[in-house]
Amino acid sequence: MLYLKKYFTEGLIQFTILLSLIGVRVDVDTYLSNQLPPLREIILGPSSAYTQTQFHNLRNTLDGYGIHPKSVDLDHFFTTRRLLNQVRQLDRLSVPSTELNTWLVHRDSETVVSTSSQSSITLDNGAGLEDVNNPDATPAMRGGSGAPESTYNLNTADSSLGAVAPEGNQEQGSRDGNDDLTKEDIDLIDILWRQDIDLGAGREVFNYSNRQKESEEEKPSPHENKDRNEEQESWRNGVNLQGAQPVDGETGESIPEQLPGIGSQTSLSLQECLRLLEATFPFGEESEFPAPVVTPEIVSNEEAPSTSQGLPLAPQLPPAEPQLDLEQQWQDIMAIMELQAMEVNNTSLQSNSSSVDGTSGTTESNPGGNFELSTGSTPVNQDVSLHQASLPSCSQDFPPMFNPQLDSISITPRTTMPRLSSSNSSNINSTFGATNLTGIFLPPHINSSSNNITSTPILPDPFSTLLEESMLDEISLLDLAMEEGFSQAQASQLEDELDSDSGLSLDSSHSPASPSSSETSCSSAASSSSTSATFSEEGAVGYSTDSEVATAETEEGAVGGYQPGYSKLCRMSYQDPSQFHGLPQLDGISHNHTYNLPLSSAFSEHPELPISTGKKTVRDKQHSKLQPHQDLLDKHASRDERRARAMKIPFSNEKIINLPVEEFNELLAKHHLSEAQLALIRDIRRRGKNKMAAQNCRKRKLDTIINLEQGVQDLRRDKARLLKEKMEFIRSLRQMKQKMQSLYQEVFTQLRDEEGRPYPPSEYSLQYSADGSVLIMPRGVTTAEQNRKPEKKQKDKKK
DNA sequence: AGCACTTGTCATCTC
DNA sequence: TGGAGATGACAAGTG
Repeated sequence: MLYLKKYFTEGLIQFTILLSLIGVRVDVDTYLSNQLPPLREIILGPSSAYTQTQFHNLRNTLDGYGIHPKSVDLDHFFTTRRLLNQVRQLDRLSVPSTELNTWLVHRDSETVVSTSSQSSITLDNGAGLEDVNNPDATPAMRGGSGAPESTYNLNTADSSLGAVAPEGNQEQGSRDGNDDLTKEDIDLIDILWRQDIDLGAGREVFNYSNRQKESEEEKPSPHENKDRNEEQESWRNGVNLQGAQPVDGETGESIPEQLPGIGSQTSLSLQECLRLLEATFPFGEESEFPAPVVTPEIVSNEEAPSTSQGLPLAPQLPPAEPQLDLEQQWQDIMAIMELQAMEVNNTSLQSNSSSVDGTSGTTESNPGGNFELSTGSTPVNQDVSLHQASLPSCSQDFPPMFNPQLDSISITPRTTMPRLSSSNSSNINSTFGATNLTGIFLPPHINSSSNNITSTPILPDPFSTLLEESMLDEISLLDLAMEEGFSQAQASQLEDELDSDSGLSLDSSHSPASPSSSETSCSSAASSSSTSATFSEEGAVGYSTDSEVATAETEEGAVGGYQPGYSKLCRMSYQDPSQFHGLPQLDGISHNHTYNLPLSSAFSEHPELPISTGKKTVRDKQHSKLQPHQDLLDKHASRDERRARAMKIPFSNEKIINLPVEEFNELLAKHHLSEAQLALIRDIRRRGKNKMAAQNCRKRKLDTIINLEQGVQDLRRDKARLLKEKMEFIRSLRQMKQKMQSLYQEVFTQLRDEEGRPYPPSEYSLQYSADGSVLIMPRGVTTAEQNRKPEKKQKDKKK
């Protein structure tokens, strides 16, 4: 089922992409949203899948037993589940995976184009990707707000910026919407915005004048490309990490910039944001398909209106490079599908590594084509945006969004950078490095705390805090386990299990004896037939005549005798089920009064076994104690047997001991016995009964101990299982947080103001409201303000 | 010979 | 009250 689901989902997405490439608009979203519940379920999973219960069930299944913890299929199972979860995660963010995928397609096409026409750009992008790992870049990323400023400065001052993808956005935007504006107009708008800001409204318009200037200057030329590359380099170095805030010409204050379309307080879903971005982006001929639908044509768009909010991808597309070769794309898709198929068997890590993020893994696996998301190596692919990376992934691909690093606790800051650089090769990278997801997960105030972040890989404090908590929880759990009786080995085993997902339950060492096994087997062997009835008969037979002493002894021995040599394994096994009904004390323990009853068959088989035929008085007993040598002579005869033999007791000790009182009395009445004989018989009976009682008692004790041990082990096992489940939950939560962060950054990266500039993460953050809408807000803006202005901003956006 | 363990036995208690 | 069972304690047997 999982396979089916996976392939269906991936296939659907890919099919959508194909259709879009052909020029057919396919809006999967609508299908997902309502019309086709089954389809939605297939892709997003049943509603119940959103609940933790699913996970529990899964765990139960794993633990239990649907899939063996060490099953080879386990990895695949988890991988599949992870991918599905990722898809669902997208849904939760209101960012349809399909849209993201579509963007990917654009990227690819762009990549292809870039290869041919604008090699310089691709190189830059590639460099950007490489920078991800560049230690030098890190400091820059972590740089304070200063970085953003530099970024903006570059944008404004350097006309070449237009060549860069983001620049392209600006360029397009300016042409579309701002071409008409004079500098005065823009200044006027700025002033108005400032006023708006003073009133508490977020500012959405920024330095139009500068932007316009840039847009005019921007023209994709090799030379410009060069400049862009240089700029990008500077970004990577952290110069551009944060967009500089526009400075108020009058006061000199920095003015918060906002996306024109997406006001700082605009309320809109991420999906809407993406749509707006795309919609506002006139893609020339392709503009016919403004929606998030797959729009391969975007590639052909050379110029985007200045108003565009930054479809990051579109701007990057080289104008001259119109459309990708459909055949080529088809091949790419096929290659991706192959990869997906392969990925089924891959570990999650592998799948993640295949992501576009700039890791080389995908490239290698996807020789197929330009489609490859990642690739820092090939110039063509270097420009791939996160979206692109994710596209293939719906199947395999979320991984791009959820980098390989997702699994690692530390994650991300780095991840962020690579994505940013790779995605837009533009300001985006620098701008969003340090976006924090906290807005989504955490209250606004938390977000405000992380304003300083630039493009650095550093996780938002709250987020990292949560992660740390998770780690601490795990550690504490292990400690707890150690404290509460887990041996070091067990703890390590637990840890290993957690790491490996093997789901092996801790099987504590087995209790010394498994009562059920040995006992039951023995007890079953010991049938009730061995009880008094049987041997009373034998006894009767054996002692039919007093004269046959020898025979009688043998018989008696066989009948009644306790057999010292009797296997200890089963010595406690003579349980007559009928005899133990219910001892209240312990369910598992029943009284077995036949504890020492020999099997009649056993006796017959071992006639040589000791018999107590001798008749002895109590005095004899005393005497026998004084003379152990005599006992040694009759090794196998018990003292009472010897005494009975010595006293010429006419019946077996077994009879004496095991006959019911009434029968015993009748037996005594039948025979004319001396007082000594009667006394001995009574002593024999007493001791025999006491002996069996003692044996039963000891058995019960042993059983009790065993049961207690078993209970302890069961409890420990349960505890270990629960701990393991908890750790799984923690891990899952951590992964979800990481994914969320990735999505947040991705979305934030996509956002552009009217001039196509990215929002500096240090100044803006996305707030996730209860109604599902996403607001981009200047940091520090109160929640109340958020609620006030979203609609307005949204309107602006949707223009 | 000493030790650990098992088994038998006694005394005592409870039912 | 006595029988039977349960159990602690002790001793003997055994390896």
